[in-house]
Amino acid sequence: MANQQTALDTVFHALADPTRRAVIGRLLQGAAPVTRLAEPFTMGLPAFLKHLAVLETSGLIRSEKRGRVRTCRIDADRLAAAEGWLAEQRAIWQGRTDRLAAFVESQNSQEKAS
Amino acid sequence: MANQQTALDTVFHALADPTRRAVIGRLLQGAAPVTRLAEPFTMGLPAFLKHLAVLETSGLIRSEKRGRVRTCRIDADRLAAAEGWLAEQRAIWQGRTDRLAAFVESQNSQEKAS
DNA sequence: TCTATGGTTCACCATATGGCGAACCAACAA
DNA sequence: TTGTTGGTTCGCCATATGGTGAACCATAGA
Repeated sequence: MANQQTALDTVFHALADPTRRAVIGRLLQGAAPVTRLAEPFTMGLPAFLKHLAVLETSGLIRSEKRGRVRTCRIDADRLAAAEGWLAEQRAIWQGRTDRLAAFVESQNSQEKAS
Repeated sequence: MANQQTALDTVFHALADPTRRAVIGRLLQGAAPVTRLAEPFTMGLPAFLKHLAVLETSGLIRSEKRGRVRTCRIDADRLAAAEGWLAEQRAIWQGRTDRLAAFVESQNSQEKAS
């Protein structure tokens, strides 16, 4: 629970970067080794590995090394967790504005009735 | 479009902090002035104002000054945008695993049939 | 007008982040 | 065994982030 918050910290931080979001997008099409993932980007390998590290410590991706090639894949649970938090917040907001809308409507009805 | 990406950057970055998420949670219950928002936290006003600035430049909240009190409120559009991106990604993932599940199932059927 | 309140700005600090190049290790291929 | 390829680690750098205290401004109230 208290840990959940730190998890959201790291997940949202991981998502707050276009490179890392692009990696996620790529991995949604299937697992891939590090150098293939790095191809589209101009930065050097060391910099790219840092991005992967951020993604992995956030739990958004996992990776496994076989021989000399490390293969990365998505772990969608954390993605769902982040989406869940947002959905929850929006639900509260939605409920509020729905009640507000209902209130405004009831006021309108009263006005018409008067 | 190209700007959309920067928007996601700032929104996710804004969400990657427990203080700022707490502020959002508070604001979901209704608009509030700065000092009231700052009450629950131990940090000084200047630090807290920086958090508000991050939230506001991300577009997650808006604020308006009347007299000497600045009132903050939620702007749910950006929240929805972030949720939308996540939902989109998860849909792709879901589609993939659904197809995978279908494939596994079809393999199972074949195995049973053999 | 004086004072307390709500907010703002400024200068400063420690740490985190995101990038680099260079050197290095390990495994597959010739 | 000797390259070559795929990753990794290291030291370094510039900038961003998140916090501080102190001074300051502006308005509401006595």
